[in-house]
Amino acid sequence: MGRGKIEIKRIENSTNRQVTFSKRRNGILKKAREISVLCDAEVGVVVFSSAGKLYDYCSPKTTLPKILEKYQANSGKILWDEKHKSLSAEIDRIKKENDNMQIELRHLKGEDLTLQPKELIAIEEALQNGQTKLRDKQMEHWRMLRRNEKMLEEENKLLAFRLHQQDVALTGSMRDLELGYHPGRDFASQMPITFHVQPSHPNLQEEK
Amino acid sequence: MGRGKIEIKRIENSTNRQVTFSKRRNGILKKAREISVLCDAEVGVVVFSSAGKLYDYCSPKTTLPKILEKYQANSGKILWDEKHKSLSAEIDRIKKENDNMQIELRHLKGEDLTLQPKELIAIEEALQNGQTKLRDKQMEHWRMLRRNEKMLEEENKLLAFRLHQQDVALTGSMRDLELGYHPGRDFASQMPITFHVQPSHPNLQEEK
DNA sequence: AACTATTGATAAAG
DNA sequence: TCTTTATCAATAGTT
Repeated sequence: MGRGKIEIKRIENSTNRQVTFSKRRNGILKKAREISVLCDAEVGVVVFSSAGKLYDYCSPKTTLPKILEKYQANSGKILWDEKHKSLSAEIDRIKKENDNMQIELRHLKGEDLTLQPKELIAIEEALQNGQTKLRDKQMEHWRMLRRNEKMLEEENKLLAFRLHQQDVALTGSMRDLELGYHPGRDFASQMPITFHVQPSHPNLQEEK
Repeated sequence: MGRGKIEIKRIENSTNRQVTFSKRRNGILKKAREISVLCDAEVGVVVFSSAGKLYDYCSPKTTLPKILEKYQANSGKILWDEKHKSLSAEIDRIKKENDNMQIELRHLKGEDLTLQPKELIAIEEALQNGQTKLRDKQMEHWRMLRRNEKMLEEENKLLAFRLHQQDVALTGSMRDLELGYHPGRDFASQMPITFHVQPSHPNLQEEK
């Protein structure tokens, strides 16, 4: 199909080869488009020129990934070696890590029936250790609570004392008032309690 | 290129469509082969008929996976989205599982500094639980060991006793021999010890 | 499938 | 590269 027949073998003339490539590439992509429309076929074409430039075609209503997935399912060949392998390897690695932790957890929970005496001792130590640390933490909490309790108690005492004082003062005033006795008011003793109380226990911070 | 021009649109007649597919498919694959030879190009073609049958071509000296890898590198498109995604999702899932276990382990080991009192109590219970179960297991082991010990002791006593008996018998025989006294040999008392001892403590099975 | 008239693709030239 | 054009190749419709 041209001014002369040509043998199907590598075109040695570089310019010529490039021209032919360009023409035939267009031809193939057009044919691909046509068959996909005419015959309702899924078509994927990938072409690299000898210079490494990429051209491709994919029939409408699909994508190269889909076509290639179908290709893989159909041919049994595996196309995605590298990425695929590395991901699979990571999955294996994490799963192993997972299993190990699961075993350790079962050990600590005393759920493994296949343990040896030596292992039991090691695990018991780990448990003891954890418990010690936990108790330390609980003790710390407890101490804080006690500290706050004491502070509250003392504040309580102080408040009670002041209340009593005020009560006494008021009663005195009342009596004085009843008896018509007014020796100059003691304002301080009549102030509302709130003004006497200091901002208290700033350390009391119980987490929610 | 045929007895008449045709529109490029889906061929409704099924038989016709199938025939055309067959012809044009051959055409494309031939063109692909030709361009790869003539122009030294890498070509990959994948075609699925509407019936789902697969046809493909790949230029010599390469493979579809290689071409597709090159395609991906060149186009930046990711061809293996689906598989890729599902693998990535699984990795995420397992990693989450992993993290949870790691947290639980840290809790049990008393290494988490951010715990609340209520949580501490729950963990302490879990530890106590594990410890109880461990102790049960250790106790069981210990009992078994004690049992075996006792059996060994008794066996020991028996052996010592028999040895003594034999010793006495032998000494007697010797003296008899020295004194020229031979009242008929007691063969049983001269048998090697092994024949007297029963197959013992079949329950003693210490794991390796 | 095979045939063949016709269109389509393209090699070589401009 | 793009266009032209002579020629060959592909294929639509038919058998």
